[in-house]
Amino acid sequence: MADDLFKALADPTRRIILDELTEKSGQTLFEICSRLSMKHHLGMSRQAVSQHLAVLEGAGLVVTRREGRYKFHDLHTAPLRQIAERWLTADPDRTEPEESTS
Amino acid sequence: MADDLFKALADPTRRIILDELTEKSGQTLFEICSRLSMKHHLGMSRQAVSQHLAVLEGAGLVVTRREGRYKFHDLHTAPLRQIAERWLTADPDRTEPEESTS
DNA sequence: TTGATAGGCAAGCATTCACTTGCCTATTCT
DNA sequence: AGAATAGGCAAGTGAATGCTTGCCTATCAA
Repeated sequence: MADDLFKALADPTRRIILDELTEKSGQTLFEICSRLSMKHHLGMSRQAVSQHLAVLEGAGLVVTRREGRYKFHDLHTAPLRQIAERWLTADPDRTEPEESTS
Repeated sequence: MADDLFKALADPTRRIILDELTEKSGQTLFEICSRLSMKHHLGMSRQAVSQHLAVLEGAGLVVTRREGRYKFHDLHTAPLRQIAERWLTADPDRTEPEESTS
C-alpha cells in the first residue's frame, strides 16, 4: 500500500504531473499532455501520460471522475501526509528545522 | 537532486533500513544486515545492503563516519521535510488533516 | 450516419534496478 | 606476521519500469 505511493513518486514525470494538478486540478488527459509538452518540453505519447495517471491513481494521489467523454483528474494529497512523518517522529537530527521557529 | 531522494525512498528495503536507523542511529553495515535478517526476515547479501546504504547516502538521507575499520551510518531526515510540502502548499483537498486540529 | 474527439487495452522493446558472486583492501586481535 | 573482521569494487543476471505502436470503444457535433 505504501509501496504504491513511494513508487508513484519515484518518477520525475509523475511528480511534474502532480505539480500541474496542484496548479489546476480537474484536468483531462489531453490537457495534461499538452501542459507536459508546452511547459516542460516532454514529448511523450498520450498513452505514456495515461499510464502515469493510472499509477498515480493506484497510489491514491489522483482521483478521477467521468463526465461524458471527458475524464477529469483531481489531486488527492491525503496520502502524502503520512510520508515524511514516518521517520520524522524519532528525528535524531533536528539540525535545521527552519530559521528560528518564530 | 530531488530525484535521488524519491528514488531512494522507492524501495521497500531502503525504507526499512531508514526505520532501523530511526530506532537506532549510528549502526554499522553488519549491524543493519543482521537486523534486516532477524527482525524482517530479509535474507540479503551484505553487498545488497551496502548498495542500498550507498543509495540512501547519495540521497542525503544517511550520513556516514568512519572510525577505524567501522563505518557508522546515521540518519539525516532533513531532506524529508521538503517532500510532502511540495504538493501540500496549494492543497486542494483538505478533507482529513487530522481529527480537529486542537 | 459519418467523422472527429477523448480515452482504453495489450503486446513489444530498451533501459534501469536489485541482487548475486568473486575478488580485493584496510584495520584489529593474537 | 598471520588470521579474522569490516567493508569496497565490478561484472553479470533476471525482473521491473517507462515508453511506443497499433488497434478498439465511447461520446459528441455535422
